[in-house]
Amino acid sequence: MDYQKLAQLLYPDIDKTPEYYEEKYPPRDLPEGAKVTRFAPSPTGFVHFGGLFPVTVCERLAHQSGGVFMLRIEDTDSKREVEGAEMDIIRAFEHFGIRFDESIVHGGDYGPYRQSDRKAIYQCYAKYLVANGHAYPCFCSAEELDELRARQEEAKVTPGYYGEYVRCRDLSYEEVEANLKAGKPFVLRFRSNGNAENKVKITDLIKGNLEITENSIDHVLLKSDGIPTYHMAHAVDDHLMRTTHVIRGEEWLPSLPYHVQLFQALGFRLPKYMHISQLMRLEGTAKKKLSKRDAGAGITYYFSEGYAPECVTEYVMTLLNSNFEDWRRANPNEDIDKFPFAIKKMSPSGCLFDMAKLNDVCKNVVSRMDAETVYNKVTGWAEEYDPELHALLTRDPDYSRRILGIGRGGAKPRKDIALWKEVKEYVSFFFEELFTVSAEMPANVEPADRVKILTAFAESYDETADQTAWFDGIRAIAESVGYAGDMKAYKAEPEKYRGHIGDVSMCLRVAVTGRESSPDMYEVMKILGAEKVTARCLAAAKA
RNA sequence: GGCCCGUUGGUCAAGUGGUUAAGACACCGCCCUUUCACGGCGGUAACAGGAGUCCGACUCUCCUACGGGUCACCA
Repeated sequence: MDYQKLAQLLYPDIDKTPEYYEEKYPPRDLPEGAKVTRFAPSPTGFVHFGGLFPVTVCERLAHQSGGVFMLRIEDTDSKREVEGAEMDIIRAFEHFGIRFDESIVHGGDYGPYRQSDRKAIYQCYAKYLVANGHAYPCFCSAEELDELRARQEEAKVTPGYYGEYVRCRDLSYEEVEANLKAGKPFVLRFRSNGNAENKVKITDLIKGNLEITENSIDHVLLKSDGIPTYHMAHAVDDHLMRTTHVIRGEEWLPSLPYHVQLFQALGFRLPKYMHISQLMRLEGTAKKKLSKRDAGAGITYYFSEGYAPECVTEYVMTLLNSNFEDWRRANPNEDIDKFPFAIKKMSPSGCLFDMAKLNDVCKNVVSRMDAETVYNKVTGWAEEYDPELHALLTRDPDYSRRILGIGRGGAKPRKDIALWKEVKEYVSFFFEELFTVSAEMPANVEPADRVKILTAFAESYDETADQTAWFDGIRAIAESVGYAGDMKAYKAEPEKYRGHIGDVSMCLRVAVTGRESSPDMYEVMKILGAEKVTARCLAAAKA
C-alpha cells in the first residue's frame, strides 16, 4: 500500500506540511524552567466549580515560573455547544483572579485558541499520519459498530475496534477510492501497534510512576465531519502551543497510553502530565463525584451566595497544597500569590468538598478585611444579587461603614461574616424597616425582672458615657434587681442571686438587636443612638 | 465485567523503616469576657483487612475488601 498516495486521496486540499506549522509555532523563548500550561474546557454552558482546581494549578505553575497560561476552547463537539458559554468561562475564572495570558480574547502567537478554528492544522497532521501508515480511513457505519459491540459483549471480550475485529484497517487503495466515490462517510482511525499484554511506564507528576496497559484500540482520530476527537486535538494543540505541563482531571488517566502512542506517531516530544483527582461529595457513606445537580457544583452558586473570590481561592489552595494553611498562619497578610505552590504537595487521592471548612476559611479571610473593603465588596455584590440590601447600605455609606467596622481591625477580629448573603441578616437591626421586636428572652430571667431591667436601662442610658461608665450603669441595674454584678461572685454562690450580669446583658442585647448574638453592645448602641436604644428597650419591656 | 487510580480520626491532611502518629475544620469541656462571638487551654477520634520482607513496618511487596475513574465519531 502506498500510504503517501492514500493520504493524497483522502486529503487532496491539504497542502501544508507539519514543517510549516513547526516553523509557524516555534519553541517558546522563555527562561529556564518556565512552565507553559493551559486550561481547555468545552463550552457547554455550565462552569463547574471543580474546574477551579486544575485552573488554579495551571495558573500558579505558569505564573510562578515566568511561563505562560493559556485558555483553549475545546469546541469540537458541536452537539454540546452552548451560545455565549465561552465568555461565561472567561468571566467566571477571571472573577476568581485567574489571569489568562493567551486565549480567544487575549490573543497570542500560538492561536487560534478555539479548536473549531484549527481544522486545517489537525487535517495536516492527519494527512501526515496517513502518509506514514499510522492512520487509515474507516467506513464502518454506526450500526455496524453497534453490532460489533454487541458481539463483543456477548463474547465477554474487551469492546472496541482492535485486532481481529477491525474491518477497514487493510482496505486497498481501490476499495477506499470506491467508497469515497460512492460518497460514504468515513472516520480516520489510528493504527495502533500496541498490545494489551504489555504495560507502558509513564510518570505523572502527581500520581508518581504508573504502569498502564498499552493501548491496542484503533481509536478515532478525526470524526466523519473532519473534526478531531479530544485525543488528536490534545496531541496536536499541546505540541504546537508548546505546552510543557498538561494538567487535567484524572478521568484522562486511562487514555494516557493512547496519548503516548499518538505523540510518538506524530514525532512529538511528550509533555509532563499531572492528573488531578476529582472533587467528591458525601452521599450517605459513599463518596460521589460532585455533579452538576449538587448545590455548589456550578460556579454561579458562589456568585449568588456572595462568596468573595479570595475566600474561595483560599479554600481551593488549602485543598491543593497541604502546607498552605501553615503558610497562611505564618503569613496572615501576605498576598496569596506569594505562596510557593509545590507540585509535590498535591495529593494523589480525591477529596471531599467540605462546605463547613469553606465557610470557616471565608470567615477568616473576611475578618482580615477593613470596613471600607467589606463595604465596597458587599455593596458591589448586593447591587446585582440583593437590591434591597444595596439600597439600605448606600443610603448612608458612613453609617454602613460604621456598622461593618465593629470589631474589625483589632488583634482578635470578630468572625461573623462568611458570605455577603449573610450581611443582610447581620446588619438588619440597624435599620428600622428590618428590625422587629423580639419577645424571646433568656429563659432564666423572670418576665418581671426583664421589665425592670429594660425600663431602668432606658431611663438611665447616656450615650455620651464612655464604655466603663456605661458598663458600670448596667452593673448597678443588675445589682438593684438582685442579679450578680460580678461573674466570679455569682459562680461562687449562685443561690444568692436571681441571675448574673450576663443575663442582664442578654436582655439588653435581645431588646436592642432582636437577637442573642451581636457585635459589641456598647458600639451598637452608640451607632443606633439614644433615641432608638431607649425606644427599643421600652418596646421590649412591653412585649 | 476488563483495565487504571486511590485508601491515616466525621472531613482536609502531615508522615517516606524506629514518632507519645502533627496541624486545621467539625464536635465536647474549661478559661477569658457584661453576653453571643473572638481568643486561649484541653478532650473524644485514625494508619481498611490479611499475609510476607525486615531486628523493627503507617511507611516496602503481594493478596483481599472498599471507594473512585474509564471502556463513544463527548470532552
